[in-house]
Amino acid sequence: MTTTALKARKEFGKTLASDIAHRLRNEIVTCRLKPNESLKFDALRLSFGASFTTLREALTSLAAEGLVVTEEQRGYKVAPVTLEDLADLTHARILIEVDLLRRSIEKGDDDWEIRVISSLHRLARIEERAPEDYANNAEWKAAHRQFHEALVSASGSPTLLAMRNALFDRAERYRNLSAMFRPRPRDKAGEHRALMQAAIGRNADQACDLIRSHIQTTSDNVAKYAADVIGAT
Amino acid sequence: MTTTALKARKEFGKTLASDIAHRLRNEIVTCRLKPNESLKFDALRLSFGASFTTLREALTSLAAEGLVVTEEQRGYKVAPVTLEDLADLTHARILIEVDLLRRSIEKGDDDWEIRVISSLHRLARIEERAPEDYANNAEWKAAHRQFHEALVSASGSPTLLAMRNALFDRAERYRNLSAMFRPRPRDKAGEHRALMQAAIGRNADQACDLIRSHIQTTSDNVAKYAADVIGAT
DNA sequence: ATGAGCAATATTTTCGAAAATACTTGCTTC
DNA sequence: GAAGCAAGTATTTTCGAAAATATTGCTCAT
Repeated sequence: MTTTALKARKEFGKTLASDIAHRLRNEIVTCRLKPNESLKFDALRLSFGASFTTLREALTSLAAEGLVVTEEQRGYKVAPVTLEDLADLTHARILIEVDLLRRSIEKGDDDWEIRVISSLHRLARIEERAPEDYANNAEWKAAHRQFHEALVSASGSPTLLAMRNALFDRAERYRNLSAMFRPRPRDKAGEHRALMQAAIGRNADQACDLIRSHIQTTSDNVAKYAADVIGAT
Repeated sequence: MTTTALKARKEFGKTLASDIAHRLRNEIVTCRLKPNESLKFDALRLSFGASFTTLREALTSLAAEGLVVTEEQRGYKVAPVTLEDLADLTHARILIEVDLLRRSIEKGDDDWEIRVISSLHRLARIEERAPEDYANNAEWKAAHRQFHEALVSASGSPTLLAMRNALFDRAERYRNLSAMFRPRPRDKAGEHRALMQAAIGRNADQACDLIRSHIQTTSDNVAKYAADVIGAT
């Protein structure tokens, strides 16, 4: 990243602070900002071109999401990655995602079915086009996120959905971390298709089992391939 | 609240912003700041004696907890109360709290048992001393919170515990709201005792049933007594 | 050498002014 | 009289300087 100060301009959110939070979140999830790295205001001000207080506001939201931690009076740092945290996170994700999926399958209407089918279709197309390294592909990541989001989108639980989204980001950071050290990504296309079919077929128990093992297996793989770089404690 | 500007000084947290967040949270949960009330910076600055940016940081955390909502460029307001929100909240609380309780019962050690027993004891003492209106008593509320916190304190899931705490605050606001209109509080002493006994007796299924219906019944009562003041949409 | 105390430096935290944006009021036109 | 516009006011959002706090590096006594 260049060291010349930039004059930040909004691209995404309506306020600069939310925009910065969005960009910072991305830097952290993709591990361009490394776990445990300390987030000094002078440096951030240079990279993001915003003032102390605006950055502070952005960091406050990220701390609430769990991507950043703060020791009061001693600044902020990127949240550490540990096997304990990964296990904690995985447990929480399964609990919440299974509940959301079950209720989505119960309540989902035609539009929901269409969202599920079309987001899977898009995902499959991207995988066809770049069968080698799609897991490092930002487009694939966005489509992957959208497919999983579509599955739970009819649950009608804003509170749990917001929590799910924060957890998804935290998990994606671990996925990206393990992708750096993994010889070749597991093929998830079959799992995604089965998940879609169970959901659309309103086979709730089966779909919940699938999502549970989908999340758990991903987590296990991360633990396996990234164990070296992930702090044990 | 007096209209003379105060020079804020820290009482609680290490930074002023976290201190203000703490005080604001309390004002909102106790409904001294009413649902939907718009939170103007000039007014807040007067009451809390902090500057724009410090207040903004505090509001950002409260927004993440769901006690405050923001429409970008149009400021902050106290989160509305609705029957939908109450139902959403209750569902999320049951899902998370049941999971935490079950795992607490599985893992809890001697210290956990002591925390559960002693916090219930304190609660019972307070109820004895003020059998009439203990539900409006700040001391009782703190003890009540601590008892429920003790129950789940051995679960070892920081992520879900943090979520649980935020949900507890949101729920307490609804409880306080209904307490204003309710002739007489339901007697929860028996439920609390049964909960303690099931937990200490390591009877996980029974304890989970009890906590589930404890939360659900409380929510139903709130809906019943506060329906008038709670927006239907 | 080692650690305590203190000065110098680095960093975070807080402030109030200035810029940007939204809202209101009163006027004009149809 | 209603709709649209414009100027003025209210409010939020952003900034960089100043205050508070933490960290580092040095001196000196043991």
